[in-house]
Amino acid sequence: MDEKFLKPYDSSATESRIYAEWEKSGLFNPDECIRQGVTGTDAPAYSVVLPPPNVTGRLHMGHALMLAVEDIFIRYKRMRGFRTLWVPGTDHAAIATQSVVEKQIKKDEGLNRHDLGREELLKRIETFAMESHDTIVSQLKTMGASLDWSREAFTLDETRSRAVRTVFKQMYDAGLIYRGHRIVNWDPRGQTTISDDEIVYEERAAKLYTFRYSKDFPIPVATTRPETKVGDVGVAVHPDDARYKEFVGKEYDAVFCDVPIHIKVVADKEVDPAFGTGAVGLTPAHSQTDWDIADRHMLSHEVIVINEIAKMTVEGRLHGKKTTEARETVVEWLKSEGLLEKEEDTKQNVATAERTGGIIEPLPKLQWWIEVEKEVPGRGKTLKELMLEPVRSGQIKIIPEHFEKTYFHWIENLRDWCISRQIWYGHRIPVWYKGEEIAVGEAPTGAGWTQDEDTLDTWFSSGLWTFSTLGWPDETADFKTYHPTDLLETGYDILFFWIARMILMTEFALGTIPFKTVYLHGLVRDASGRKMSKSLGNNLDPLDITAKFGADAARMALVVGNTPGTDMRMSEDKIKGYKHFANKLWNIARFVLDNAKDTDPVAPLTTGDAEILSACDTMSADITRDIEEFRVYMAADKIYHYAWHELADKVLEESKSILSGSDAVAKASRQALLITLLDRTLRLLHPFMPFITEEIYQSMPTKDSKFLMVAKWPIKSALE
RNA sequence: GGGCGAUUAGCUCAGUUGGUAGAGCAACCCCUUUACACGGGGAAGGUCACAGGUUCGAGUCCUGUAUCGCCCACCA
Repeated sequence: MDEKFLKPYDSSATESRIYAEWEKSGLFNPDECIRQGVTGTDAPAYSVVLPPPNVTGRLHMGHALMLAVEDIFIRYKRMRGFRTLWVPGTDHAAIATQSVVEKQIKKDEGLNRHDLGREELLKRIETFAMESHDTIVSQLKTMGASLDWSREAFTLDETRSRAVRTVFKQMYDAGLIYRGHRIVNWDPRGQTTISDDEIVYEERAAKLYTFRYSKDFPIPVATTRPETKVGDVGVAVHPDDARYKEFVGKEYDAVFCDVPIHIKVVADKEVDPAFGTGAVGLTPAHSQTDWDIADRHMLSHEVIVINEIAKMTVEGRLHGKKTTEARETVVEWLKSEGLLEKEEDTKQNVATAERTGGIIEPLPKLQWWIEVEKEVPGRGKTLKELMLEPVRSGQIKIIPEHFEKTYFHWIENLRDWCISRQIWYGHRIPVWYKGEEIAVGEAPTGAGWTQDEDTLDTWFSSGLWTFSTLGWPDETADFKTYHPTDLLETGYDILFFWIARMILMTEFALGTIPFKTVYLHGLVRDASGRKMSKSLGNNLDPLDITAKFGADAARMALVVGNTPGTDMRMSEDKIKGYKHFANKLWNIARFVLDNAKDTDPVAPLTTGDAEILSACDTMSADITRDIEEFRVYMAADKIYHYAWHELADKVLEESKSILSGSDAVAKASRQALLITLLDRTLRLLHPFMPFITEEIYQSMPTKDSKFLMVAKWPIKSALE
């Protein structure tokens, strides 16, 4: 018997060695599996693309969970004989990455992006991204992820850039991408627009001021942002509001805090007569709602009073002031003029930028948009409908199912998607201008063309991920074999950001679905249920965890009992429990190999032993069904339970007397049974705990392939 | 304001199409029995949030209530 079994299981010595051996074998690559004869040439394909981690730093426990779940399905399908491909990659994550690097430069050198210039900043970001990439790749390997590294992709590399330009041009030509002057979410801190989904609302205490524009203005108005009132062009009241009926349609001039304004009173049913005074001051340039109301009543959008650095642009005492200071100035002025009627405490949801924390300043700007409610040429449907349909029809299945409702709800409320960003890191908008001329897609030849300064929202390129990773727009063999992909596994928090956009982009560009099943995992929280975050310092680093307990233990702890779509709590204690299990398995192997290694593994079984084997068959079928039906959280628990409480506690224990007894037939039977059960257990457990099972398998007399990784799944039925 | 989810043993959670409640951890008792103390054996612990209903039978299905959590919208 191997000497290695004489010591307790040492994960740290084993795992890195095993991964290197797997990698060296080339068997993560399905082409190599076919070449080496472990997969049939006509085997059906099974493909998953890795949700590309952002190159902003390192992986967290959520990533570890994602890797565990995906690797389970991949390893299972590989053992079932599928032509199995799992494509790795990373995401340039435009805003997120640029803002991390900008912060660092600001801190270290006191410089901002304009001090460095576009070229230098990009160079710095690329260096950072490269380092971050290398860290991430080593973390992916540490977790045991059986990714085909020969196909690694990056959302900003040349192949993916070509896919981006191609889709952009197709959408532009189809009339679905347009350039429009509209209210955008401007982030003054990040100096860019962001999409609606990148906003987080924070509740803050605020004051609600009730005032009049001038002494002879007939209607009092309530606002939380008095400084914007110098940009007002109207006052809206509800059409049925008897108090103000007589003023509707009238126009007034005033000088408000040194700024001449012109106000028209309009009636609009959006206005809630019960809130404040029942009258809303309209600032179309600095509020989405006001812009929409102004639209309906032909009021000007042109009065802009705040600029991109959140300072006042008007003349007079407010000139050049920050909005927060301007607010105080206006309130003082209102008081001194006797125009302030009331000041109340209230609560306000302040829109902030997810990445930078900057307070969003709605501004009208010229931006690129994807129109979601316009018919897609040749399809007879809008992009919205194309996003809804495959989920409605069941072509795409979302697990857990209740997220389908959330998905529908989100899409029904979807507005046009702003895809341009005023940052430098990312895919430059593939549009060139020369006077009145415009070129889209590829750079035009000839002099005098200048490219659009903006870059694309990072989700534009991630939206293409399932097919851009397979070499599209070229008609590659990979694309033909592996698309649509089978499974997309990710956190429910990016259902809208990413899943929805992949469906949109794939339906548009290919007229098909990107994946058949969406498996959504929940958040990994700390032991007391808090979100893990840097600022709380309660992060569990997957590298620390694997070093301490082993990747196998970490994977089990993340998977067992963790139902899809539900947040889980993670503690070192739970992981420790599965480290103990790894050691238990190790000792089971020691006992079995010690007592049965050189015996006949196919010796005839006694009736009792045959029954034990048959119970194992039943369990195998049960676990297989669980995996097929995406209940990996149960499958993992069942194989754990089987190994410990059936195989070890019952079969092994009762074997002791049989093995030391005098009945040679019973002994031979029992030895064969032990070897067989251990062999079955290793195979069933391999997708969950790949390292230790592989290590034990290498010492098994039943070993029938170079690696357990490509050994056969232990059930009788053929490929479905 | 709209939507979704949760409520099961001290804690964390499972419970697949309805068939007399399960695991891990913690706590209690015993055991250093040569696979394993990263272990073994044993005992204890729950009117499955509450109220109705359907059913021969409900943790599971339906209706309502309460509490907690999340998502979306964003009222000036």
